[in-house]
Amino acid sequence: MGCTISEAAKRSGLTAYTLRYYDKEGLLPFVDRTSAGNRDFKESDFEWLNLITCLKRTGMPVKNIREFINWCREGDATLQQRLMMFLRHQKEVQAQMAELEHCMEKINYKIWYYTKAVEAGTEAVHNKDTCETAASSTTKFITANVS
Amino acid sequence: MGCTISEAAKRSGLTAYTLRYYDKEGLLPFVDRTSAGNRDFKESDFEWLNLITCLKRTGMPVKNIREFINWCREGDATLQQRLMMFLRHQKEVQAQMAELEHCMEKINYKIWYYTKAVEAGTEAVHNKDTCETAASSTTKFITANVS
DNA sequence: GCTTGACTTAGAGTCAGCTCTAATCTGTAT
DNA sequence: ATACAGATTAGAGCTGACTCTAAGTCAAGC
Repeated sequence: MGCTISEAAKRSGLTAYTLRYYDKEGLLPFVDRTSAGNRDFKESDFEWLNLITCLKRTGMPVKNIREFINWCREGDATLQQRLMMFLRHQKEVQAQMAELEHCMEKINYKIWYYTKAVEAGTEAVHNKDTCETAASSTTKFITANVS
Repeated sequence: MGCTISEAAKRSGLTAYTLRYYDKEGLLPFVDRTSAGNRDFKESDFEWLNLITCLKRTGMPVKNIREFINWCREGDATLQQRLMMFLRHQKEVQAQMAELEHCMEKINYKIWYYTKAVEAGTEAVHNKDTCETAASSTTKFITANVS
């Protein structure tokens, strides 16, 4: 009816090793078994995997995801905890996004900086004086980003 | 003149252990030493640290950062490589940002979902039928995000 | 002169998250 | 019947990035 672990791996983009590891860690308690004892991934399992992958990629550790999965199985008594978990995680992801944007600015500056330097054939093009170091070009870069 | 490793740790937000580790890994070849052999962080070192931290936080592995630092010390012959490195990294960070935004949508949906469920006192508020599972609520969630 | 505190190094330990190995089992094709 | 492909498990191994320990050095204050 469902599919095997290697098919599930292909479809989810994870490896079969990783799926077994997640299962061992208690992240996939909903995955059924065939009479032979093989895992049998059904459609809804991929939706769980989707959510797990989303939480993982935003930096949630396996043990926190397990906690959430367990809450889901405990029913309505844990609704509040689950909501709070997502609110906490939302803040963390917002912070990550702000951090990425901040770093992106520096990267963009560096691209400008090195584009100019490559054009000129020398990093010295960025110096007021004739002889500054790479360190002081970084100074200017950071100063530029502050303003 | 400059400052000690523990002062540098405080100022950079890293630990002294981490600074020594970075140095051992070749990320801080520009940091001077006092006559006693102690590291002596000067102003420009913090700008390097700033850049290293930015690259680290956007997922660049230590060995790639070391490669970049080495290129910087080799002078103008490596300008092209440095530019290409930043262009590659820019793409990676853009992908990360897109990924974060995608995951954020799911998290936002979940917050809506659990807010409603907490209000109602039961997850069943999200079911058309009287008795669906948590898995099928995830189905609806993903479907909602596709549209 | 000696203690104290902060520094140094080499190298061991920790942790998360896989990744792989070895031994075994099972269903299908010849 | 037998081989084979692909599944299973327990548990070992790996990688990256720290994190800590142990043993030793050095400068300043009593």
